[in-house]
Amino acid sequence: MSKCEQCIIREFNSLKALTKDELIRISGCKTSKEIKKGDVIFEEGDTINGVYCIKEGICKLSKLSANGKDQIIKLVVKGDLLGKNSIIREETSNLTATALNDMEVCFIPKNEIINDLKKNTDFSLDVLKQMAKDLKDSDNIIVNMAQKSVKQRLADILVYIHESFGVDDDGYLSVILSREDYANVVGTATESAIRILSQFKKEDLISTHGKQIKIIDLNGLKQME
Amino acid sequence: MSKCEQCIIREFNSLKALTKDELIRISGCKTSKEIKKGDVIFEEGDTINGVYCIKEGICKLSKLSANGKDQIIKLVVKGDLLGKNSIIREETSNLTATALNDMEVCFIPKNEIINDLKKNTDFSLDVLKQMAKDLKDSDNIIVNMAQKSVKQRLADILVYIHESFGVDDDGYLSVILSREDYANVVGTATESAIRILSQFKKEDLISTHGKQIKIIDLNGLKQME
DNA sequence: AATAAAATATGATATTTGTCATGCTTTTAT
DNA sequence: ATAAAAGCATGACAAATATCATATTTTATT
Repeated sequence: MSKCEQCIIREFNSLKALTKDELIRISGCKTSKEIKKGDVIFEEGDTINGVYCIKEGICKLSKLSANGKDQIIKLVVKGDLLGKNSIIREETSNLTATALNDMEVCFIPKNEIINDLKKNTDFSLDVLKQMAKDLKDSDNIIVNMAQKSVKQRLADILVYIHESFGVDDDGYLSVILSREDYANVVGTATESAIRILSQFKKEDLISTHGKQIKIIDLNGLKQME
Repeated sequence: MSKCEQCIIREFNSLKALTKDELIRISGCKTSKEIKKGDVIFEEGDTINGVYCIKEGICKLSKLSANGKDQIIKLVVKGDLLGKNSIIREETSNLTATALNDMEVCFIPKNEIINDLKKNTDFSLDVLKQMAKDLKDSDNIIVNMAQKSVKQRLADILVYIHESFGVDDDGYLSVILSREDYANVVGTATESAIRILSQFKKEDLISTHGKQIKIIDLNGLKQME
């Protein structure tokens, strides 16, 4: 099993603030897991007993709304520490995490994290900073949900995925979402998402091949009104 | 000037985790401020040099959107520590804070807070917990913005204000927002907010007297569809 | 390879929400 | 006290989005 103190992933998250000794201790009690595309990592209401350090793959965080739709709140990627909010709140998870492709994660027991938060101020300050950043991101999402049209929000998420996760060898977005997922990110009906993607295709902003989407006119999408 | 170590407000926020000595130190460098209704405490883009501990009054946190509307993200009340996110992020504020009624606040310089975050783990853990809770709240707001109708969101905010801030002697909501503010909370056009409030009035869910709103049928508002 | 199931696509229509116009009421300033 | 400004209210209409129906394509299963 790989060792935390040698793992490069930690540079992407708050674990980088831990000392070598602390990392060795965590290395000793962590467990590696492989998660298959489509698998649910944890569900709304689950008690989470640790955090998942994501080494590879992407998952969605979603929440069931009163009308039965599964709103996607966030895409979580390599380097993120999944589940830390529930751990810190000492409550069950308010979100469901589902793998969007095959993932490789390390599970670190809750007590280890809490222990380090109490003992290592560099670590807790870094977590604090990360959460403050997440809150700012949430503010922006709220404003966009409230003020932008579905078309703009859909253009936004395409640009976001393009810029954050890149494209494969053929130029297609490397994160593949179903049309329903796109609808659940922007908060609209699946048919509306499909319709608008078709429109984008007609306007030569994107091209598609099955579920795969290629962005043709990035600036056009950015300037969507 | 009042002393932090004797101030009861700190029980409402993370400052309760500070030691007596730390509170005395903060007491020595804080400044009390009176803020008039309508005054802007800080604006989007401002550098904030400390946090505001709110002793009395309510303010709104808003963010200007691309279409020129001022989306209200949150109402901030007695006990809240305003500005801590910007301080922690070490960036300028992403939000504008505007007093909704006359306020009394204590301004605590940034360095004092940062110092305590580094030295006192009880304090930093409590701040962490508060921010994790804020993030959960944001998740809920995002889901509601995405999935609920304007009518439902407007009913929600009325219920929220009723339950969080209570009513005056005549039964009117003690927080008074303009119709435009209501529109900017739920993310709709001012006319739409006015129209829906009129409709609520016709359906005997609320009654109004100028800007004042009285909730008549709380359950009716809660069950809005 | 054939079939069933799921996902995508699109039309028709209903509902929700936004925009513009206009009048009324309350508040503010002189 | 009065004029001006701001805020509230409502109608008419336009635009955006949801819903329901149905066809087609893609993916999964046997």
